[in-house]
Amino acid sequence: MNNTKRPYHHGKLRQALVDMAVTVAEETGKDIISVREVARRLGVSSGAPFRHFPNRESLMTAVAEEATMRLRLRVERDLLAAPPEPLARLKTLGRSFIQWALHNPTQFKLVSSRRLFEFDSSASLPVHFDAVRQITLKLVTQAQEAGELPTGPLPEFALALRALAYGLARMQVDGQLPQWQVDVNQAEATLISSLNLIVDGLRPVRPHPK
Amino acid sequence: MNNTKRPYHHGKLRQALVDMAVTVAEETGKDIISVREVARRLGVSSGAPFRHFPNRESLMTAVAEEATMRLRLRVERDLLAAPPEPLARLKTLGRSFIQWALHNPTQFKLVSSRRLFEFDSSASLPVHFDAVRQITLKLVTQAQEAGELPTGPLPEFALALRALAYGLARMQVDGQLPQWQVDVNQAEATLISSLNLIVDGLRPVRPHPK
DNA sequence: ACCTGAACACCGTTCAAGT
DNA sequence: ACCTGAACACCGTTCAAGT
Repeated sequence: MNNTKRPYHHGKLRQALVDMAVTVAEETGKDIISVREVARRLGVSSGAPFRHFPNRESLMTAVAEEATMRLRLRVERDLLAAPPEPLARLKTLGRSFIQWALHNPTQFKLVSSRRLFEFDSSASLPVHFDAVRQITLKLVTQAQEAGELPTGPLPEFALALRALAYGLARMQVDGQLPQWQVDVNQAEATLISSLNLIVDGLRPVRPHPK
Repeated sequence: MNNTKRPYHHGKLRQALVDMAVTVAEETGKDIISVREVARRLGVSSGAPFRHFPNRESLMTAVAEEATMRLRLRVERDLLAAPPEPLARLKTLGRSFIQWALHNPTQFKLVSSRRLFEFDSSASLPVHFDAVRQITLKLVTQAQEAGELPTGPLPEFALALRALAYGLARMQVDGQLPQWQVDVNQAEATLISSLNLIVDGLRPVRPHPK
């Protein structure tokens, strides 16, 4: 409850801008936020944000960096509690990805569509993105070696499984699921069971030894 | 070559607006177009478009309607030339979907993200969308009955396969494939082989009779 | 019937001036 | 060092006036 008059210097404006941008985005459901509105809500002038970010794109880059890092942390944390079998871990990965997307829909749209920032301009974005990708590659390889998945070229297989999780999550955040007759209250469960249906349907030509 | 002075009445402004909106969108790669720029390019005043569309959203709805219809026609046309086996037809469907997306990336982003129009406000959008969905449902059912796919609840299975094609296409149009080490010149082939890898890896528990 | 163009309330961004 | 606030060049949208 700070009801003293706002000081001339905000003090932590940079981080406050990033946080408020996330708040506004998730509130409105639009990944394209107005810099002026963010400034207004923080009680600073319309020019203040440009002391910390050269333009809106660079503010959105900062938002995307934090969001991508949180997704990575979520995935890594969930894997700590996952069973040891590679295929089960792969399903955990997919579930974490989908759950994060559904609980942070606007941030998910922002980071995945990449419309509002330059992915390669960031030092951390590619790092966090690749961390999740490397986990995917490793688990697919292990599942193939364990005979839990068909053989097949690693990059394409991992890409396809990621695309499956990505596509399911995006259909929800894009609002397509009602047209697929998915009950809006069971979207998350339906998406995860759809994912598992595919992963469990993938079988090596020779059943792996029990 | 009409170099006479532009008449006061454009004559076919409505359709010209829709066509120019598509042109501007695919040229700039941004699905959010400026109504003023569309008007400018057509040599009409900034207010003219609002004689034909109450707002930008309704112009984008018209663009999305045409794009969705073209996708539907593309899919239906390709299936006419496809082999009779349900699974082969399902792969054809996925290939058509991906190819259309990659050749019309901005229209694909527009219709799939649904950010710029109200899907349910259109009479034709749901019709064309559902036509493609019904084809998917039919082919999955037939493939399951033919023993070419594992059994499993129809809606989730069809949803997952659509999500797979959607996710692959979107990863490309969102610019994510470079991070998956996909050669930009072979993106289409890589996506289609990724799709087929999954579809061919799906096997019923008991191999279907030859 | 259809289009013009000024007007309004917004943006993102710049920059001299303030603290 | 950091913030203000007027200014500029844009938007989407409205509407009286023109053809």
